[in-house]
Amino acid sequence: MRFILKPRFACYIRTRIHRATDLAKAKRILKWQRDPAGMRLRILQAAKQEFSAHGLAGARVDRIAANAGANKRMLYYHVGKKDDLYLAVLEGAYEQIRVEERSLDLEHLDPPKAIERLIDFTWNYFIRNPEFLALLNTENLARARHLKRSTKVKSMHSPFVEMIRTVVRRGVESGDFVVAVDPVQLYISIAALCFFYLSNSATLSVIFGRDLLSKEARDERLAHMVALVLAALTGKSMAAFGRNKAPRLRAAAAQPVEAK
Amino acid sequence: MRFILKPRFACYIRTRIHRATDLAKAKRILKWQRDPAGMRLRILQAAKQEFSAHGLAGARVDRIAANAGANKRMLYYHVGKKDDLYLAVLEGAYEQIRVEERSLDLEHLDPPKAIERLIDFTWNYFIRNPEFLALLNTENLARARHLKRSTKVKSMHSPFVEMIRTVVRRGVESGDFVVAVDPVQLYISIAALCFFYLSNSATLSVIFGRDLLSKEARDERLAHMVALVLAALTGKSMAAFGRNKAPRLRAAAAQPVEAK
DNA sequence: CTAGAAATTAACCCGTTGGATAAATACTGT
DNA sequence: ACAGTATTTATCCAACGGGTTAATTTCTAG
Repeated sequence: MRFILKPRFACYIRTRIHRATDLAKAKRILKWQRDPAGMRLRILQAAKQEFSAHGLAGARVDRIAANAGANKRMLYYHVGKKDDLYLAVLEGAYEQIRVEERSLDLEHLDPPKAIERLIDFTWNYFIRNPEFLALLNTENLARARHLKRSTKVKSMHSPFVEMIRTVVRRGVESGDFVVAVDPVQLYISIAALCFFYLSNSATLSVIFGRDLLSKEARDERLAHMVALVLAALTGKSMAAFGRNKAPRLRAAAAQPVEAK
Repeated sequence: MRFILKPRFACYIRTRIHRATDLAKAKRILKWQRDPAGMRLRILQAAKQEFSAHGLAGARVDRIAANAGANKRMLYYHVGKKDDLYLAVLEGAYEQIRVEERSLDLEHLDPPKAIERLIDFTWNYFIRNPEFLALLNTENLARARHLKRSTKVKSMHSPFVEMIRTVVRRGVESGDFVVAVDPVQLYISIAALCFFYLSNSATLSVIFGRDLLSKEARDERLAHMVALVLAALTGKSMAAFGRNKAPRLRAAAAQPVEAK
């Protein structure tokens, strides 16, 4: 007997009968192990990829199965129909970001530093999790039809609004901030500045004729966002928060050479 | 002879033969008018609706035909296959916004007023054209695959970057603005603040448990955005640009009653 | 050891959907 | 009038894709 590992998933073991006498029947006997938990995980991972890459309607159940190294039937067995699968992925995505959000403590940073930290986290979380952005866009295209049915997500409140509220209060008290801005608006604004740039980087890159995801472009963007928000909150000049002058490549960028 | 108007489109006229002798053959003779230009328009309009409502993969060619009051064959005759139709819609959408953008002259407004005007335009354009937001999201989900092939869109530069550049320069010279911010970054930031809020209003409304598209919510948002950007540019306090304190409903909003 | 439950594979079903073909009808210039 | 072309209608179809049914294999409790 010889054991051959299936290329992608070590849990599947093919057993080949050596010198089989009855080729027609026992030409190749496949064996497999049970691993419901692992299977479910791989299915959800593959589904996340698929849905974020193609949207809900564009996603293909067969592709999810294939990428999960599973039989299509497994999706229905472990999770449910396509819509259920999608919702499970969405809920998982929200759960994940909520967990990471909670790990961020802004309480004992001085207010401007706390806001900077918040922007930095949001920015990098989005960069590290592009699927999250895609999923949100897909869900909004569906007018949050699925999210509305999810009591699970509705109960997972972001801790950021309250964090921001206390940070802003402290900032105003300490004199660092000049205005008691609405925490919900600020939260949305910070998310907006990060989200839009990354989520729309593909079309924006075409329009501007340059790569918005290069290291320099990303660094420049982060600096701009931090300066914008902190300047508004503190009443200081944007220039006070790092380099923010128009860099050298601006003039060229406005007239991309290739166009027409 | 009797003329009966087809319910949806007046250009189609049904002619019924009165007292027809041969019922089998001439039971109902349909007549129609030619209107290639109008037909093309209706097709593109219907396609815009369909693609923005369902995305590229979710869009149904048959539905587009039906909503255009056309035979499915007409889509292929006048525009092309599904992908061509989609690209035509996308190009049309960009063309439309570019036209309106050009009609906005910021040249002879004083700089802060010009920026406010810019934000106001962007905000209201997005509100008036939700399909545009949806189309952009769809195209970004496809990583701008179609846009890249469109020389047409690439050649349609937004006049806003240059407008902002001159406005910022004037603002710095006049002393209204305290920083020579990069016009591309500012353009993206303004778009971001407006776009994200509206594009993601469905999921955000669920998360926050209230309607972000109500008149009050929209007004509040616009005021916040203007204050944020102008405060950063002018170095004045956000409070100087209209009411921006946390309104009365904030506390309730953080704890939506229905959750759980 | 063994029976029954849990997990997985294999094969099939059938409505949908993008796209194509062919025929019919309206318009235009001469 | 009429011929030829532009526009529109009416059918058809093959591939796809979500979902299901049934059989097969592994695991576990007793």
